[in-house]
Amino acid sequence: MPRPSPDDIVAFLAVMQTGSTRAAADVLGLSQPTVSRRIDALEHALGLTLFERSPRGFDPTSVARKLSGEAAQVKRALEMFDSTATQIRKSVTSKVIRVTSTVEVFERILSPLLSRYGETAPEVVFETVLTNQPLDLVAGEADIAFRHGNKGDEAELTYHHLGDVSWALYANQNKLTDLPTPMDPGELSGKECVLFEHSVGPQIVRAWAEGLFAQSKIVLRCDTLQGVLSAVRNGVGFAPLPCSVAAGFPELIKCLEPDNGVAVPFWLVYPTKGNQQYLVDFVDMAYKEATAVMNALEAEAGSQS
Amino acid sequence: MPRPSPDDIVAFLAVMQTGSTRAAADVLGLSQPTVSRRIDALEHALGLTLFERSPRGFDPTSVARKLSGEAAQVKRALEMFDSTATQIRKSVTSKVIRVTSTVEVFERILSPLLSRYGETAPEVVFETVLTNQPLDLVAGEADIAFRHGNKGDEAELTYHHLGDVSWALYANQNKLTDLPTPMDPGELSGKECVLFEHSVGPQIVRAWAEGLFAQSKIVLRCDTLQGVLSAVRNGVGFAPLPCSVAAGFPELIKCLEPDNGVAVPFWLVYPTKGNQQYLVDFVDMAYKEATAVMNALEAEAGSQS
DNA sequence: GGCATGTTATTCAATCCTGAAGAACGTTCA
DNA sequence: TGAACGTTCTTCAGGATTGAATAACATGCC
Repeated sequence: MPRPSPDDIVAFLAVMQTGSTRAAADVLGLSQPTVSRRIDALEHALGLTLFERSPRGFDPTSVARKLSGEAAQVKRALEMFDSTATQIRKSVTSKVIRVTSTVEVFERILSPLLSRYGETAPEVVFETVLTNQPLDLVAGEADIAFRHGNKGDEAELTYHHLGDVSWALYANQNKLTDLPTPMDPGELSGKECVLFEHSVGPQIVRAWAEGLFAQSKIVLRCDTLQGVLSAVRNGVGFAPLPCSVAAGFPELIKCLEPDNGVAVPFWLVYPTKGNQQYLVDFVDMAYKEATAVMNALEAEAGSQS
Repeated sequence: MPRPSPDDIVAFLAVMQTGSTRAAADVLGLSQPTVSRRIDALEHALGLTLFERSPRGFDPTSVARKLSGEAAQVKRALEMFDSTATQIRKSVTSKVIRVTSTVEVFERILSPLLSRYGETAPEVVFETVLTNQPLDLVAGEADIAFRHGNKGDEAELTYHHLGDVSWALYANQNKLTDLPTPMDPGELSGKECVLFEHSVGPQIVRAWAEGLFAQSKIVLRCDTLQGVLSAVRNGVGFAPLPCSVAAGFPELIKCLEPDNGVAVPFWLVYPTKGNQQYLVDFVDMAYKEATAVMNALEAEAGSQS
């Protein structure tokens, strides 16, 4: 199974948008036979039929329509690369700290830190990359990461343990009636549930949820944790949430806990060496602050159960 | 200025992670000279020096480190494409509505809708793509979009006007003292400010903010609106926010409004034809609900100024 | 110093890919 | 029906890209 080439994917997208290999060729600055061959190669590589050939052009199949979103992401990522490259070409560099975390961590931990740190080191500019996916710190994608899950074993990275995040199954007790707590996993059969898409949430939680929801009715697949939270609060169905997050909303009730409790470790991660002093200072401050916040949050969440 | 080829970028990332063209070649399944040539091509295309060549390997420059994040996004997008392709290869299809909006819109408008719609059409599964970037509905990246900004003129898309979103400059009045309201734009000189990164927020708002902050001190560049909100609430500095969002937080005070007021139109968008009945039903319901919510939100925000 | 080991840079023939031209095909319109 | 049009597919020569082999170079170890 050969892997699809990136060029094939941008060709795919162009054909998708123009409707014919001829028009796509003009857009891409290639010849029509080349584009046609690219599509052939992609279909062969994927083992899927993407277009119905006709003398009127290439008609996208439903498979192609489903893939077009991902293809567009590829194109966007390529444009983003270009864009920041030109941005670099005419920019002066200063002291920048690029920090990555989830949105939730930024709201609860990082955001209060920034203004305080700014007072001690006013010349530093922060950049955020708020995503659920782990970035490669060794490659310099970010300077500091707040990361959920198991500790990696890279020698180049230093991990500081900030605490553990426990997850459980929640629902809105006002909108969904007859909620026995704790409920039996079997009772979830046929119930409305919300699942994660892609890499939202730690792997262990996703696995737990998928097992739990095997007989349930998936109403919504959500690509951000905020989306899941919002849906559960509005009574869309059941979904796993971090206890510390759910504790902030009294209408949410803990229905079910993982057998032995799922406590996902939470880390502050940064490259072991080669760091500027201002970064070391920030790591120091962030570590102290974050552990304090984590203790408070987990204590609060624990007292509710 | 020739554009960098996608293959060059994945080669760049591999060299970045392995530290040499030789090792990268093994990872990529290519030969060492090829990888070396790819890097040359990329550097030439970008007009930037990415590596210091030495007999110990390729040493990334600071420019390369800044670009590695974007390069990784490209690789992730490619993997995502692969992943959903294999997922499609062994999946059954059902009635799916893929909806895209910002996180804020999902929380306020969409999320309450889902549970209600689920009662009338229980067989439908929803999927969310919660992003700030506009997806291509014609290409099928999503079925329905909530979109901020100017109406497009594509014949294939139907736009329903849901209302207008007004933006203004906000700050935390408890943490930042001496806030004259309304303040003079000149008073922003040297003050701490928060900017958007990439395509967060409508273009017109970004342009307004960048002009306003020309003399200010940029403390933070944020890649999500939630991040900006969270930072402003914690007193990091000034930033533009939608009035309807800021109205929910009493500690935020409106410091400055755009000259003639920036009211960004807000649309419900969907492909004009070829839609299933269950989608038409949902669009209908969503339109009614959304206009009602929008009216309420803007009225509330307006009464506060 | 001398040698082994790792790297990048160079060379050149074989290969793959590209694009121009034209064939084949279905659609549309008179 | 027949001709014009737009599309995809086929062919083939020219050109670009690739990789094996090799040179050139720095480093570390004995």
